[in-house]
Formats: sequence, C-alpha cells, structure tokens
Amino acid sequence: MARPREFNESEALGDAMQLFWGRGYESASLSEITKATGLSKSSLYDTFGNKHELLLSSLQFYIENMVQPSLAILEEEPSPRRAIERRFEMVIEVSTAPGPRRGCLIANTTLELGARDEAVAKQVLAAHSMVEQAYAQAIERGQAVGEIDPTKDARSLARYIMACLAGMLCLSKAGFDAPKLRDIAATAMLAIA
Amino acid sequence: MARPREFNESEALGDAMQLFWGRGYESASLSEITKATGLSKSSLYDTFGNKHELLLSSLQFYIENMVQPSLAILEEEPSPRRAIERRFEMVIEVSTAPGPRRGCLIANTTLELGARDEAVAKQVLAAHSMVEQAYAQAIERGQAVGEIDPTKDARSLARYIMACLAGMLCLSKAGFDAPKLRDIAATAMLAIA
DNA sequence: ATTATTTAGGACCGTTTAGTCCATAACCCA
DNA sequence: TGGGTTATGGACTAAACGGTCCTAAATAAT
Repeated sequence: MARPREFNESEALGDAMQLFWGRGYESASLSEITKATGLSKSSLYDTFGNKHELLLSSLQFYIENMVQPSLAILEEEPSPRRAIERRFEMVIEVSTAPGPRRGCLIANTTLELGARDEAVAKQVLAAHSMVEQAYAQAIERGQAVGEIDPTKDARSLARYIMACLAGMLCLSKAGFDAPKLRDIAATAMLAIA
Repeated sequence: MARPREFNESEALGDAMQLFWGRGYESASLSEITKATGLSKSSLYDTFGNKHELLLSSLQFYIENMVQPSLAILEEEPSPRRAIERRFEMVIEVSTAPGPRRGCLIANTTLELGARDEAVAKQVLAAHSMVEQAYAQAIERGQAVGEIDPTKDARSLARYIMACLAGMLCLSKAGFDAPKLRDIAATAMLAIA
C-alpha cells in the first residue's frame, strides 16, 4: 500500500513541529514522530534526512507559521502601544490554553539544546533578531506618535519586551495562571511609558 | 578496592546537580553521572535510588545551596530597591560567566519536564512560591520605606521580577551578552518605581 | 497490459539506555 | 588476627534508541 506523494510534506512538518513543541527534541522518539506525522520511517528519512534535520525544518516551520504571523499585528495595529499589549494578551491566551503547557518552541529548544547544538543556536539567533527587529520598529513608531518615551533606545526596549514574554512563557510552564500573567504584563507595560 | 563511606554524599549530589544543570535530565546519561560524581553505578543506586530520584535530590540541593543563599541578600541589603538591583546583577554575572550558558536548573527542568513529571512540578512549584515570598517581603519593605509605590500589590510585583529574571536567563542561553541583559534589568526596574 | 517510478511497511542493525546483581576487596571493630 | 560491614567494578539484562535497507504494492506513463 503505497501511493506516490500521498502525504503532504508541510502537513507532516506541522505535525512534527507540534510534537517537538510539546515534548522537546530528545524526548520525542522516532516512533512517536511516525505516529504523529502518519509517515513511515522510510518516507520520513527520504523527505527530511534525519531526526536532527527534521528539528531544524520544524523550527523553520514554527518561525514561518507561528512567529511571523504573530508579529504581523505589530504592523497592523494602528497604536503601537496597543499592539504590544495585544501581543502580551495573545501569548497569555496561547500559553494558558487548555491542555499541556507547551511554552514556545524556540525558547524550549534553546534551553534544551541551545548551548550544544550549533545549527540550532544559529537558527534561534536568527529568529531572535527577527523578533527584536519587529518590536523595535513598533516601538520606534510608538515614539514617533508620542506613545513611548522617545529618549529611550528602541532596540533596548524591544529586548526588554522579549525578556518579559520569555519570562511569562517560562512561568506559564511552571503553572502560573492567566490572571497572574496578565498582572505581570500590566506591570511590564509600565516600564515603556 | 572499596572503602566504606569513601564518598561524600552531598559532594556527589553537588556533582550530579552540576551535570543536570549543564546538560538537562534526559540528556545526562548514567555513565556521565558516574563519571561526574566519581561514584560507581551500584553506589549511586544504593544511595539515591534511581536517576529520577537523583534529579529530585539534585533539585533540592540546588534550592538549598544556590537559590536560598541568593535570596538571603534580599534580607541583608538595607535598601530593598538596591537589593533587587543586586539580584539582577548577580543573575547576569552568573548566567554570562565564561563556559557554557546553563541558565537556571529550576527553569531548565521546568521547561524540560515540568508538564509531564508530577514530582518535579510539585518541587518546582514549591521553589517558586518560596522565591515569590522572598521578593514580596523585600518589596513590602521597600513600600514601607518609600522606595516602591505602596499602592501596588507586593506579590504581583514579586511575580513580575521573577518573570524578568526568568526571561533574562532564557535570553542569556540564547546568547545575549551582559550589556544587553543589564539594559533589560535597568528597564525592568523602571516598572517598580 | 506492461513497465518504470515512487512510496510504505517492517525486518533488521549496532549502540546506548536505565537498571540489577554479585563476587571482590577494603575498611572498622573486636 | 578475624569476622562483619560496606562500597566497588563489571558483567549482565531487556528495552529503546536512531538509522538502514529491501521487498511489496500502488500509481503514472506508455
């Protein structure tokens, strides 16, 4: 039973991403991956090379399908300040949604492999600078329209926002509920008055 | 070659903790553990039960020997505001010290196992509430002496500080250098004016 | 209808894993 | 000097790991 091109490559990649997101890299075994993707072992290796390359592809998939769309609202929302608040709210909603707390795939992978895996480190670094860039632009817009103190360095504030978000994701995995996280977000916003 | 009580139990525990801290739980194999602790496999199992119990003991060791001492300065430092600043600075120094970036064992373990491992989750939760308590007390003191806005909820601010610290540790693992982290810390302090 | 191509399934591989167990050897105490 | 205790090294196990490969089957092209 084997039809050519029966599977959808990016669909399988999405499934793999979900698995890595929820269970981490080392803990996600090949048998789990085949089950999650519906692909046979051979197809998996034909298509993605090996487990490690599958992780890199999954990270890329995550960046393109989860991170980049979420950064889009930073450009769409008219008020930059409101845009950042909405980002906080989005992260809170996603990270406290019913089901296991998965945090953020980038952050999880960084903490699991970052220091040891050069290819992962490189990809994570690229993702971070992309995110930093997006927030910095929103902040500059906010400074231009008088919503944010223009004497502050936009990139510095961007990295501060990233730290707050990363910390909230971390604490959400530790069990913090949505109200506590909303409290944190509200306090965090005070610093970029 | 076997002398009774040749090894020091808490010394071995410290070695195991260092290993888990640097490599994570699943990735630290038993052969690495025996090498790091200098204990034979049999002694290891006699003393600590199994790998999982060794992790729990290591977490406890970390809490007692790394977390609690670092919280002590929150009580010692006369100025609560200055105490929190010093905590930021300490975390920056430790997390950007030469060698591999290890972050925080509690945070690492939470992200790796938190959602799946009940015993770990319980221990992590206890550690978090201990830390929250310590910061909340310092903040209350700060409110009493006029260093911190007394209209704000101390525990809420404490959780905010924890989020900032967790985020900074996260970003330090992603490669952020000390100056960038110091920038973040300085911005973070603005919110608890 | 036949052939070429492309997929899937699963047997198989060597390695590594956590964990068990026991004979040996070194210590303490009498 | 001679037990009794205690830790050690290493052999061992069963299972799981990532990865390879070959056969069988289903399609597309002819």
